Amino acid sequence: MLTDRQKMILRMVVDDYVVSAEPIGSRTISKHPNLGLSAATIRNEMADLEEMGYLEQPHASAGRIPSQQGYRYYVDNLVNSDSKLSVDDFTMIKSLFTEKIDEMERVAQQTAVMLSGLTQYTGLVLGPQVYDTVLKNLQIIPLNDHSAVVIVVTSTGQVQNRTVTFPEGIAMDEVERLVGIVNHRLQGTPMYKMRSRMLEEIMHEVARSVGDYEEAIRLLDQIAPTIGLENEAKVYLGGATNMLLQPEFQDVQKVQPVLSWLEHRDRVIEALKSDGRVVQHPSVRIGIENDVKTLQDCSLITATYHVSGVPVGVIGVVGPTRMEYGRVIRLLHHVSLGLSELYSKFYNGS
Amino acid sequence: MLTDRQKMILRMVVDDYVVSAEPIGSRTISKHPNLGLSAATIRNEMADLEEMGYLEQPHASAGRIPSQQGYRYYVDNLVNSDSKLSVDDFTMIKSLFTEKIDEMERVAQQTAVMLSGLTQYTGLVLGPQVYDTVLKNLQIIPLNDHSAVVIVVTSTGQVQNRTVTFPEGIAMDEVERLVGIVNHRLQGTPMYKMRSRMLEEIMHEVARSVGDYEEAIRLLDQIAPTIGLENEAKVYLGGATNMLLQPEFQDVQKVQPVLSWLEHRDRVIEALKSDGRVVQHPSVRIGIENDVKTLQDCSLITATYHVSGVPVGVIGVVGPTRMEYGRVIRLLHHVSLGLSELYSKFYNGS
DNA sequence: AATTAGCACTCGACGCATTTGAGTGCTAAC
DNA sequence: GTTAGCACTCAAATGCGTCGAGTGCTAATT
Repeated sequence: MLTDRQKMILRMVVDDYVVSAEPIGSRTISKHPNLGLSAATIRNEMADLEEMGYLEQPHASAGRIPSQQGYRYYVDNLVNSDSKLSVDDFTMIKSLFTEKIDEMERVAQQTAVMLSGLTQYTGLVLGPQVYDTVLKNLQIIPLNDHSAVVIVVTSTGQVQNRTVTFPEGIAMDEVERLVGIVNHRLQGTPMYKMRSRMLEEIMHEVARSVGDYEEAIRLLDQIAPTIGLENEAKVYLGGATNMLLQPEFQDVQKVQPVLSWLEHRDRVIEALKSDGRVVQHPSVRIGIENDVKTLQDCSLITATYHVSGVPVGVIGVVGPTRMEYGRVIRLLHHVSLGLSELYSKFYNGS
Repeated sequence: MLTDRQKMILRMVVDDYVVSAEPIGSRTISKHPNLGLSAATIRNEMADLEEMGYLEQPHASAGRIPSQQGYRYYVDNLVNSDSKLSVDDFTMIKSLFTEKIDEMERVAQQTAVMLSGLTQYTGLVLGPQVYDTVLKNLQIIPLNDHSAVVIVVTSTGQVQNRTVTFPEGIAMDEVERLVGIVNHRLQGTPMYKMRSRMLEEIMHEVARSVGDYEEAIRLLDQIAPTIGLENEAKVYLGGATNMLLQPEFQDVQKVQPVLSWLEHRDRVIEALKSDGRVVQHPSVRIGIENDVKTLQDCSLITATYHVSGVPVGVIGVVGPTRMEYGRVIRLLHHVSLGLSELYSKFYNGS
């Protein structure tokens, strides 16, 4: 357990270090106005904090920097996450959400960009991915004799499409009849059940019209991914190159793996998805707390947003472990609320 | 005009420098087997080449590196662009185009990744954007009382969608009737004419059903962008972080602007679109030849691909001016042919 | 006239020693 | 418990000599 004075010193070290990116010496702390202590006293306290693992020294005669454990303590005990946003931050966020954007995809992209702009770190937005969506409409629009576009509309207004080529010897009007059947019988079916429902309910119809089970299955297999749970959430990045502005990433060898990691959307998605496991909200993963080895010098802060109380997506910020935790946490909190509201309004009909 | 010997020396300097990234000395060149000249002779020739502006010296007692003018001469006169691809390159390209990919969007992305993988530079793919597409089908799927999804399918199988909110007091069945009219009267209309055709042919119908011109226009305005030429081409990047592997970009201050430029899709699109102005094919823009100041230490090589002889998109590679021009040009040439074939097959019905 | 050997010269890169100064730990006094 | 004082440490900056790749020029060679 830390004394109040130690907490205060730790907080000061973190706060100072976050802006300066240079080791903090005892003199710097002692000069702080609301702390009437000499450098020597601070030195003693700092030595204790180091012994306990909250601070560390880059080398023997340097100032102290927070250890990852130090950041963790700071985040858990010294950040008051429900304090107010700065006025600038607030108006900035507000302006995004009041601006009328009718393409929902752009909202996500814009949010990522805004997060990066506000923080000078990299902004991430995952989703939205609504799990309990049901089939609203299936369309198959023939393009020519061999191919057609399959379009699936869900109850949430998500549209997915894919171009398929038909098996030989299937007549267009048969396909149309089939689409009619699907729409008739499966409208309202939850998307995650589609595959099996299609198989059991439709299969014999397909077989009858195509006259060949194997061909029917091939056709179904082509349509299925469009329909099925392949509505993998997309991830949107903003300000990936902000990483290059951070002092700790001035070495190309250091940034390269991080930027390269960000380039592979699937890995980013995975990292964001694992947000659910964490208790706090927003969730903060500092350095090695990330499963991803590449991010051991980074922190990833994430928050989920919801539609009607159900989590549908994640927003987040990646930056160096030396991060403005307090501010970023508050930002993510408010942005996630804004996004939740926006999407809820949208999905439930404005 | 350069003598044959000078050409040969220039070629050697470029070829060597491209792989080593270190200034090339006279001794290095004189050691070349099929050139029986002493270092001293080479020195004289190099001094001449420098005087003419094809070579330059980083500092007085260093070897020579090609100037941008040198690269230009190399590209214009010393590259035989129709020589063969290496076997590895060929099989690599082949494998992408034989692999069956039914999502057309993924083809573009995969191509960008492949280009970056083959070259260690950054791969770019723009498009495809087919201008003479005609309307195949318009669908409006209602989601709830106030909003619906507008879906437009073009003859090329491109699908665009957008969520719209309806003006107050418009009945769903009226909308449906309207969609019927659009499909009936405007199917086959070129997309770029849609806006005006809709206005002139449909307007009175809309007005009749909605009973109010102003509301009708608002509705139309919401639908129009989905339908109209807003099918702006998308750009796909691959291997942006490859820039960080290049020796000339080991300095973060140097790469940052370039990567940042790549992050803004609109600027990249613009740069790729201006490909059309250039005569050669593939087009090569070296350093300051780029309109974009940010790219003054980079070269951008682009090639167009076609559907039925009409250019529909651009592929390209960005890297440092020290680039394997010959190989990249050949690669782009072949990849653009492959893409053209693939898309032509697709759009014209396989 | 073209080529080449020879040589003095240039200049960045590298290694090494020196200096500097911010910051520490410890001890003794308050 | 706090603080002043002081010796100590160590990275970073600075200066200096060496090294060597590479040049330009001149004179000899073909």
